Amino acid sequence: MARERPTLDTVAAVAGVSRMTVSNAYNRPDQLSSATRVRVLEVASRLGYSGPDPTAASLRLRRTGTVGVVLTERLPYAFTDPGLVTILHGITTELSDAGNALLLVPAGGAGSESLVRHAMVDALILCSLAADDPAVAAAVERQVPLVTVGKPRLPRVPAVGVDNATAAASVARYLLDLGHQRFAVLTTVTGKRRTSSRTLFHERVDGFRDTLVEAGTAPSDVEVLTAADNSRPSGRKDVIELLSRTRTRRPSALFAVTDILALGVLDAATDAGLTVPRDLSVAGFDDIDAAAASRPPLTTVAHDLFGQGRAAARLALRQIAGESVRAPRIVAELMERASTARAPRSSRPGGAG
Amino acid sequence: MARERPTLDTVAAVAGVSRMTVSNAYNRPDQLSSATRVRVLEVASRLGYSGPDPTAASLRLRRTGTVGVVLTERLPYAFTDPGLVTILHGITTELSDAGNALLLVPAGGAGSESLVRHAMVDALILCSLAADDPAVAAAVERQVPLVTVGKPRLPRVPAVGVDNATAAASVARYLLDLGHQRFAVLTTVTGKRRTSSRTLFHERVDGFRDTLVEAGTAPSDVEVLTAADNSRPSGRKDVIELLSRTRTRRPSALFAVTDILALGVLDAATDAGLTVPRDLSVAGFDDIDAAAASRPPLTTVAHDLFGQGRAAARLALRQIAGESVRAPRIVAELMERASTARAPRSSRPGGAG
DNA sequence: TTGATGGCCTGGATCGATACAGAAGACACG
DNA sequence: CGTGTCTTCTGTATCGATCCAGGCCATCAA
Repeated sequence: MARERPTLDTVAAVAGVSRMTVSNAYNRPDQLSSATRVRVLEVASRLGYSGPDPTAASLRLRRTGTVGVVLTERLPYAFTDPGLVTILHGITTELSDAGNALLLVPAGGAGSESLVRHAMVDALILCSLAADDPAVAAAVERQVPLVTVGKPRLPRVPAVGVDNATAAASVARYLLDLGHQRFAVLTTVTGKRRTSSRTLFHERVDGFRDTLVEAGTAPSDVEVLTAADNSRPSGRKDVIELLSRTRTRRPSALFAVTDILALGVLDAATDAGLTVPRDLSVAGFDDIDAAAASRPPLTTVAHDLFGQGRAAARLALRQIAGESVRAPRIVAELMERASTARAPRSSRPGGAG
Repeated sequence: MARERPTLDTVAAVAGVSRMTVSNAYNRPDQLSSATRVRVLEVASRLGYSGPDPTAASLRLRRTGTVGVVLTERLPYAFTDPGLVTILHGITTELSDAGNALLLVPAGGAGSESLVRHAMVDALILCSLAADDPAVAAAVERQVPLVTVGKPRLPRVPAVGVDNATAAASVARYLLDLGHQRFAVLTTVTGKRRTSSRTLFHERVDGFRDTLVEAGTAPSDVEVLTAADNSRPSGRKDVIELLSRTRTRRPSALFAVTDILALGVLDAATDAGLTVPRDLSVAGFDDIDAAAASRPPLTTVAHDLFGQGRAAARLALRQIAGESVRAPRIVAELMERASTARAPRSSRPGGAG
């Protein structure tokens, strides 16, 4: 004799009070006598009533207490990127402090668009999405408060992120100052489906290359390599050929668009019997935790991913609260570590330093 | 002249059809003529209607398409633990394939209990929670399908996880076989609030120690160290004293209850000028990515965290679908790498191997 | 005794959608 | 021409809560 799920009404009827009184017993203890409250809760537990239904409450209240995060590509890949994990960490910290929960919404998958449309959220944070990702359009149509992190830039939507081109340019200038003359850039394809849209990786590559070329480097002295994906093994595999060349035929400095790739390069250098930075200077981007711990510690661009996550979440919460917001400036800083050094003399004209 | 938010009704009235037809235009295109559908959608977009409200739909349908994950302590810490991130990765992969979203629910914080109670989810996955965490009670009371990962074990709730004691015992036997006689175990406090409850870390420590003692090791030859938290710097800091002793006065093998801590020990060994494994054998637990990449590569216990995440999610989805489930057996496997070696002869009686 | 105050509780309206049964019209068939 | 089937669309009931205006009763000052 399985009775059906109890509701506020069921409990109210049995306890001999109104539905509203039961609701108050849970949500506003000060609105009823404690005697009544105790009795109501006792009846509720006897009936197996587990408290007001969150979905129904949300419908009535018109808020969910949840912020959605839409992530690049299929959601699973998010967790293989320590940079994204750090951003999530920041978002979570801020939301958690405000008593909000975090809904992870996959983008780029089969029903990604529909998931964005059906997500029960008060706001959406778009993380590193291609401008033409259908999930972006779906998010905009939802008419909920939006924030973007990294990409894309949307009109009237606050964006959190560094100026990738400028930051990459600073890496280029730094390597030039160290006397390097031949360079490689290691990037990665940015998604299986569309490569047309310009991503932050493109900005990094271009910012780096343009600066070098403007400073007089021959375009042919800036080799661009593309790894299969943004992972350490891919980074390792993709530079094997480069590192197997004789010293005079290979670049003396390499810039990888992510630390993950840069770490793969360090692995490859070890494999090839090269010493970093003596034989090759390596610089990365993001300053993930592993960058400072690698051997040698990785020179990279730090841009406070955690802080960007926090900022994005704060912008979302402010918009939910109806406040007007303005995106904060995020500062990128070159972290000079031991994976970069002056270029070997032989490759510099003039010899004397 | 801001007209209020349009609803199905608004659109229906303007388009001259019934509310249900508008709903069908979005959710069941085969239920109406395409001419009507086009007209309805056109009116909707003109009115700025952004599609059916997900919360209202969920209430009516009685399902949210969302699975909640309740994490140890304050949610933010979850992202500092690569093991947990890997589990999340697995959960996400499975959910994403099934078109479900993932709601992260913080436990252990101020309103954690209330967040669990208010989460709009079809099922909850409890990850490594203390049995007496109020979030656990709240989850049980919710009467939604539950799955636990690691801890706690609850009656009638499928649990995914390894047998920590047995796995730790295998580490102990392995080190005994290598001829070690003096040991250290590095563990960590498991939460700021309650230390009374028995966690998986306790199981690992006890499984390790009990095996050694049963094999004839004197209890005084198994030192237990407790790090401030589960982080690499803490692991490093906490063994400084140990490693600064003379060879005859320090253990020759150390077992850390997590890889993170073990990596910290490797750092400390480097600081102290010791060579691993010549001067000290180090073993960890979890087999996180960084374990294979460390110098030297870390001997550890692999237990397919990704797979456990997937399994947990699958169990949740099956329960939502009304199927009966049984928890799978998870196999833990000792990964022998280069951070462990035979004990130095001087510390073994009898000399000959 | 009267009117004001405040604590406790009630009932109807509402949030925005979907399910389901069935009506209306078009068309084919015997 | 009646009947049956198919497609397309409608209307009512329902999901489970919360808001809001107001009712009842006891206490208290005048």
